[in-house]
Amino acid sequence: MSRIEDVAKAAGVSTATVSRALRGLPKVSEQTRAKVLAAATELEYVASPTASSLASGKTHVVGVVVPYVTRWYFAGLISGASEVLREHGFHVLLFDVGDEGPQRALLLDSRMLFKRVDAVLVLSLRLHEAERELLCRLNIPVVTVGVPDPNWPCVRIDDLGTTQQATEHLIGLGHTRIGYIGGDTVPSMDFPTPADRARGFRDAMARHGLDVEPSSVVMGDWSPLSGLTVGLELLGRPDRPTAVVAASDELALGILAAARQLGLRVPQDVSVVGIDDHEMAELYGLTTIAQPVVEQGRMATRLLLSAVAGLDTGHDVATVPTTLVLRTSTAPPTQP
Amino acid sequence: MSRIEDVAKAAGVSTATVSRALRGLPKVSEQTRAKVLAAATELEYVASPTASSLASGKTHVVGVVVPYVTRWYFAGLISGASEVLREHGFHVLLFDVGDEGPQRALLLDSRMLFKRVDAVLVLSLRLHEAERELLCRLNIPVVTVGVPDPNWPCVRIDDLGTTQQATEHLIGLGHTRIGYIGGDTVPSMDFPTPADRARGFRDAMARHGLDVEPSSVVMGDWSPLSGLTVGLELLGRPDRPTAVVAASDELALGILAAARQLGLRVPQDVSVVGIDDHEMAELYGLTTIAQPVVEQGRMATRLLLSAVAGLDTGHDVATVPTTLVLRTSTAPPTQP
DNA sequence: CTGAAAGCGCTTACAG
DNA sequence: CTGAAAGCGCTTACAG
Repeated sequence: MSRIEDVAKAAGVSTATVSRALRGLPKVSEQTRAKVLAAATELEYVASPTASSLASGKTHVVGVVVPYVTRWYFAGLISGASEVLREHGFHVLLFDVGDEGPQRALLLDSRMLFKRVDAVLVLSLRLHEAERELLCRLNIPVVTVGVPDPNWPCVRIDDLGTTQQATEHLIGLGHTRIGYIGGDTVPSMDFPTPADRARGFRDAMARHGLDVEPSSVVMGDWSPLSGLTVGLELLGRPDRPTAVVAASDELALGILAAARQLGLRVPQDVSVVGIDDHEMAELYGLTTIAQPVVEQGRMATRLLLSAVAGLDTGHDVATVPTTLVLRTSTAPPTQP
Repeated sequence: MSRIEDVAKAAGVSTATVSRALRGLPKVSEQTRAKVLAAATELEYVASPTASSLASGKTHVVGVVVPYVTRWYFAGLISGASEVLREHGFHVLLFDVGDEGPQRALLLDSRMLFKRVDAVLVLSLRLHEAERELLCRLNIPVVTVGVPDPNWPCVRIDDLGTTQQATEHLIGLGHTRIGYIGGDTVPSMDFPTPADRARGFRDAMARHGLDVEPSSVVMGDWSPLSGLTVGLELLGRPDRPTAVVAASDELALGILAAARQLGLRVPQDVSVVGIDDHEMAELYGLTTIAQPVVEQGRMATRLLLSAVAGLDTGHDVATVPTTLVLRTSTAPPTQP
């Protein structure tokens, strides 16, 4: 492949001029620019990204760090981020690091990111303290999604609000015995989403003077199958609740399956409401609190690119709104 | 951050020796290596990836090109590929290019990949002729998944075999009026999966002397929602089939939803079999032909890395086996 | 086993 | 508006 010097010779100018002309920098005469473009096209010249990165210090690559690519939420975030990055001529270096605790320490180490990316997008990942320090010392823009961090801006939804809204929807329909299926078997301080959603449920119940029976709050691991398991447990009891709030649609779909297995009709025998508006929610008529996942990926990326461009983006938390989507899985209780 | 020269000075050796020692190259005395390692650790030295790429011509980055990250199948492939690449010290540059026809031409252009990656993984993407040429001219290893290409090795399943196997399962149960829901509204020669799967169904029917009524073969777009739509159409008729083969589990889940809406019991009134073994298949008791998606991502990546290492991997198509997973969505027809 | 030096292919002040 | 030259930070024959 041809190098910048070949183009310079062909156009009869210096390599500096070729560099300026091809990047659209000002202070190049139209005539010269045309000559250079013609030569570059003729020679099928493409600048070597490694060489220009070394010289300029810019890679035009953004690191995108996720715990899983296979979960609906993360795939949506990646999709939104990738779209905006591509529009702006940036590339995506994907780090699918897993969510394992200590053993991940080595995965996100300095050699992975150092000098390799211009900025980092951290998608709903509970960072270890060492990782947080590392990211700080990289001294490049960082934006997080889902999990606020004092060091950087964050885009997220109001987790507390989602389950509040879901719970109040059920209360508004007349339910009083309401169960909750959460998404974390091992509550941890550094990943607030599960705790926040659980608290949203309890807050709403308390505000309306309703009791929460300890046995009607159960925990899964966010997957549909665990929703089935804990759903069977919760709905299999004689004193089962008349309605259930699930911390995610994937859990809620598991609960719908559990209801079906137990011969319970939805919504006549039990109402179910989820969080997310997953692709499958519409299929199963699941009432849910919709969150704009792809759009959160886009927003975070726009913020990140502003920071790359030198703008001060602060450390604010941007909270995007969620909306109640009414379908057929919720209705007033039949025996009030 | 410190440069190689700082380490060289601190260790009292040349930069060439630092480079060799740190990369574990032979012909460095243990004593020297120890000195260098100590100095590097002390200075927290990390080699600049751009500088070493420019000097060596190797980036240790692999381009992973997909049409979508949000579909189950692609997320699984990415996950498997990413895992193997990380184990071998390679990075993932993700290209989420979309599946739009002509307008994608510009997306996968030479500047995206040229000198940026050591190899490319093409995940179930119908390449345009221009893209194919471009990839060839890059002169780096390429492996495809799902769609065979004469230029490169491919990892895939036997698409024909999946629907054959699914159809023969239904025939074995005694069904004779069997419908088919395919995954492509616009059949195209360059993406053989939809056509192969449809043919597998027809072949199996023909082999057993069974008729395929034209009206019992309908097409969706792979999504669960389109499965619902065409499922309502297919199962809503008085002469509906007693069993349905779906080209994917996502379509099959839509059909299950259609059956439910129509008040049909599964499997008593209609049997349904899918392809994939999607996460949700187990939840809904869907009988299916399982394909190992993550493993296909891993296999293709191992093949790619062999080629990067200089081994001749040929242009073979590796076909990985699929297996029938029996659940509760299929049974003998009630009125034979 | 080790070092001096060229080279990878750009970009960027600096000078004009 | 344009060019000569230094520099980005490594790796790699080559020589010893």
